[in-house]
Amino acid sequence: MVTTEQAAAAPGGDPYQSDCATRRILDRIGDRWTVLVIGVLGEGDARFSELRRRIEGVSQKMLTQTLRGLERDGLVRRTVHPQVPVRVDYALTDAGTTLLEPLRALQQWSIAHLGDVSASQEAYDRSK
Amino acid sequence: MVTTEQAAAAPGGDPYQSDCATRRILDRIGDRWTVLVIGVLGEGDARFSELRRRIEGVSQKMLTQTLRGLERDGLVRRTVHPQVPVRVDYALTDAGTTLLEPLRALQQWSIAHLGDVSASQEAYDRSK
DNA sequence: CGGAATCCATGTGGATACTG
DNA sequence: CAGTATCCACATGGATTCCG
Repeated sequence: MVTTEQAAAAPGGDPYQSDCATRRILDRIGDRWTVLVIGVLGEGDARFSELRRRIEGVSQKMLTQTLRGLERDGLVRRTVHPQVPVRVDYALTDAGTTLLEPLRALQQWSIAHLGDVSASQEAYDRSK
Repeated sequence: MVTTEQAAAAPGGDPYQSDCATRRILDRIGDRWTVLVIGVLGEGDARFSELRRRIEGVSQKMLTQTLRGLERDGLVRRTVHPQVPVRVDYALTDAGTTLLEPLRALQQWSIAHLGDVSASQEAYDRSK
């Protein structure tokens, strides 16, 4: 396995080397929740509990973990309002916002092709 | 702005319900290898061993599993040439090809923002 | 060559309980 | 409200072996 240090050769070049840009980002957004969180925040800032309510099935632990990751990546900004009880707002940063577009493209593809994919799956399974 | 409105049951509509289109596709392409396989095949048909060589780090098991999934989804076509030894070619279907574009958009984003993301990560970790 | 099958280590993530 | 901290079940995926 290659260390994170020496991405020297091809900064974003060959997408098939284990430490390429694509792979690193994929590892970040490829999980179950990240894309969904970004999607919700793309509609506007939201509090922790709002996110949890809107993203069906996410556990508190995973939501926290996902948000921390996004914050670390500089894609989401976390703002604590020192009230009682505490209020925390999450918002996309500029960088996070730029991710919205390619993500929406993927979403559009999903909606457009889900039918075909499902049909293909059924056909495949029947032929087995 | 945040909608408190409860979105009506929309099959591909609300991306945050557990069985929406986005989520289903994400479950498919969200894994470690699917996107990379599609990427390679986007450059042209390839044999099993070619794919394995070009995608650094993929195991035989995972490559097979990934290809089976893509075939089942109708995104990849598998062609067996009855020679000795056997020769198997993989190619993107039309549907698979249409996925290439949104995927490339994501890849472009990755390349463009990896630097920022890495910097943000380091800053975040230092501040901890 | 292109797999299938098995075994097993590890990571992911859910449930639960507790806290500031 | 917005977390943190554990414990643990299960899925992911690597290594290995065998086969047409």
